[in-house]
Order: sequence, then structure tokens, then C-alpha cells
Amino acid sequence: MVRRKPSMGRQKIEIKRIQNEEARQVCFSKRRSGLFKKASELSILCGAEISVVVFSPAGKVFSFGHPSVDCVVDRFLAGNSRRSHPVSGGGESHREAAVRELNRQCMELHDLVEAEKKKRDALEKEMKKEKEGEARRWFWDDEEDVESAGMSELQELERRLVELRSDVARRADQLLQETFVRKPQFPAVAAGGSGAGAASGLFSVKNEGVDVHYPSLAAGGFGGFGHGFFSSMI
Amino acid sequence: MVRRKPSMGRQKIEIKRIQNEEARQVCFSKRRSGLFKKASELSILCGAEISVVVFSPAGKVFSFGHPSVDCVVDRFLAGNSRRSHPVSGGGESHREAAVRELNRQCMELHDLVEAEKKKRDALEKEMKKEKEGEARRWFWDDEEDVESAGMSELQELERRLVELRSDVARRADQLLQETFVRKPQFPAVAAGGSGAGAASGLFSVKNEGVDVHYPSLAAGGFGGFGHGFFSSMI
DNA sequence: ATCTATTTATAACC
DNA sequence: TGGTTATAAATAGAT
Repeated sequence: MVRRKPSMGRQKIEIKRIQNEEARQVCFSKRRSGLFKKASELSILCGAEISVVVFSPAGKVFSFGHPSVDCVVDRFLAGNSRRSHPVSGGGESHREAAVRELNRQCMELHDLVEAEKKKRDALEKEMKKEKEGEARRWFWDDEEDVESAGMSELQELERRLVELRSDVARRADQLLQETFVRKPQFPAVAAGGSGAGAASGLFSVKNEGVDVHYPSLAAGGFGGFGHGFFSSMI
Repeated sequence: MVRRKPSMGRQKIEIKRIQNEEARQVCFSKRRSGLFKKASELSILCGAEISVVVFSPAGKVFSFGHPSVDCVVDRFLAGNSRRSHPVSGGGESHREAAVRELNRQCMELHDLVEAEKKKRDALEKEMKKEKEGEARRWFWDDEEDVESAGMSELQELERRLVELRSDVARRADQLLQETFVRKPQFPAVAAGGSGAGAASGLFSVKNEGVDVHYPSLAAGGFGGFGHGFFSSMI
């Protein structure tokens, strides 16, 4: 018996005003209790004094306070000092402090925006380069590419294959040497023959001082690719 | 190789005063920011007015308010009524207007930052995909790649070359047909020989109903690459 | 309000 | 204070 998911589970949401009235109300209820719970836990875990006051969009007020909202608010209004001054005392008002803080935040945010823009520009640039690089390699990607290749492209492909064969040959010999480091005369890499089917020195290079040549792919190797294999076929 | 868990991960804790001083301080920091974040999200998601004031055990004060702590607290102290203003006079104070304006600006900037981040994430994701694609093609890219290839990689390379040769052959014949559409029996593509140097039907496939075979590269073609060219050399 | 599947928040460690 | 990882909690969407 196959049972489908009974729910899509929690979905990621953007933090922006919820347009749907009912959904907004539901969310408000759930998150309000969540917030109060968190506040409560913080006050208990850390012995902090906390007050949380929330006005619903509809105007209803909810609050949490430890030891009490008034207690915390009074202390806050008193000027942040442990022992109170009257509000009209000598220090800077909370309002002024708040304004300065908001200003600071604004400037910080502005900087952030600039930084993000810069990062994005850099990425875009890199991306562009990346795409160009990909274009240059198009003919390696897949059969589809070869299927749509034209003459000049096939010729370029041949050139690349010639290069690649040399590279592969060099690497193969290198691996052989590494594997049989005690047998420098291993026949497979010492001979210079290039007969068909012979896994021979065709792929060798500078093996123990023996300067083995690379029969050019363009000279008839590669199972039939002559120089300009394509033009030769025409 | 057995790797240990680098962490026990989050553990369940009892909600009671944390005895360890340092642990309590760390917890306070983290949960305080969590609380403020939640408050912020609630105010944005539901358009609620919220104030959170927290005194650390050490006496430092932290607060979050939307539109501002004072605004919300005033409203709270005034008895929850939407109207009524404690400040002398009928209208809103300049200061509060300033606070509201600053808040508006901050929110706007915040949205900007988010937008930028989103764009950048999208770019980064694309970039990652791009790079992955590149990784899958490593062996086509450049000589350096071949130079560092291991056995299994060379074998994979061989496989790709076999495929590629077929593709190229198919395409070559296709082009030939297109070019000599009036000469379907063009000799270069009708014969089945595979002798060295012969640009022949080696690369043909289903040419005008002639089912030309593909001498397998793995069977000895390709100038010496036998099946498992590498193992045959060992 | 209830139920999951997921996203988030964080405890433990560096 | 700021990151990492594994796990505990919170909660979006549906009922």
C-alpha cells in the first residue's frame, strides 16, 4: 500500500508582509507564542530581564515580562543605568540613542548593498569568462556537438585529437615508467614500431634516454585519419 | 578509514538557569540574537508593532523595536489605545517622525540587500553547475589534465575517444553525403577497408543502405590502443 | 487545533 | 565573537 505524503511539510517563506489576511493572522498567533516562549526561555536560562510588547495589526496588545513588563520598561526608560535617574536627567535620552543607532544601521546597510553589488559584478564577470571558455570547448562536449559540426570544426577537432594523442602517449609512458621503475627496458616502451595493433613505442617519449619518435597522427596513424583527414576524403 | 563525528550536534537542554558562567554568556548572546530575529520576522510578516527590551545579567541593555521601542512602549503605557499621545500637543513629535522615517529607510535598504543576495545566490548556483560541467569534461580540457591522469582516468579517456571517433565518422560521412548528394557511391565512403593511411569507410556508417562496420578502436585500431590500451601495455 | 515534512535555531566544539 | 556540525525545535501548509 502506497501512502502519499499527507503534507508538504514546512515550506520556506520569504520574510515579507503576508498579503493574505487570514494567513497573516494565523502566522501572527503561532509566531507570537513562539516569540514569548523564546523570551521566557532566555530569561530563565540566563537570568536576564526581558520585556516583550506586541501589538497585533488589529490593535490588540500582548506582552511578556520578566520580572514584569513594567519593571523592565521602567528600567529602560530610566536611562539604562542600573540605578535610575528620572527621565529628565542629564544623560542622553533613549530616543536620541535610538535615532543614532538607526542612523548607524542605515549606513551599515548602505555599505552592505554596495558590497553585494560589487560581489555580484565580480561573479557576473567570472561567469562570462566561464561561458566563453565553454564555447571554446564545445566540440568536446557531446555527440550532439559532433553531429552538428561543419568542415572547419571537424578540422579543428582533428587538430585537437592529434594534440591529445601525444599527450596521452606521453602520459601512458610516464605511468609505465612509474609502474616498472625497475625495468627500464620493458619492451613495450623501448621499441619504435608503429604497426597496427601493436601496443608499442608508438606512445613512448624520452624513455630512459631512448628518444622514441611520435609517429604523427597526421601522417596516417589514428586508424585512418590522414593529414587533414577530412579534406583527404573529399 | 573511520571518521568520528566532529560534533555531538545540538543536545536537548532543560530550561533552567545555566550555572556555568561562560556557557550562560554564550547562550545569552546566541539566544538574544535569535529572539531579535524572531521579533523582526514577526513584525515584518504580520505588520505588528513590537518592542523587545533585554537586560543582560551583567546589566547591559539590548533592544529591538518596530517602529521603535519608545513608540511601542509609549503606546503600551498609554493604555493600548491606538490614538492618544503622551507627548505634549496633538501631533506626533518631530523626533518620532524622524524615527519612523529612519525605520522606513532601513527596511528599504534591508530589502535591497536581500534582493542583491538573491541575485548573487542565483549566480553562484549557476556558477557551481557550470563548474561541475567543467569537471565532467576535465579530460578534454588541456594537456595538463592528461599529464596528471591516472590509469582509470586514461581508461575513461579511451572510452570517450572510442565514442568520439564513431561520432566523428558518422558526421564525416554525413557531410560527404551532403556535399555529394548526387554521388551516393562516392568511393571514399563505400569501401570497408581500414588499412593504415586509407581515408576510407573506416568512418562510415549506414551509407546508402550499405551497413559499414566500425572497426572497434578497442580491437586494435586507433594506432595501437588495444582494448584497455593501458592494461595491454602492462 | 492537529499533523508532518522541512526549515530554523542552536548546543557542543574550535 | 564567529564558524562548523549534528540535532532539537519551530512552523508552513493542509486537514
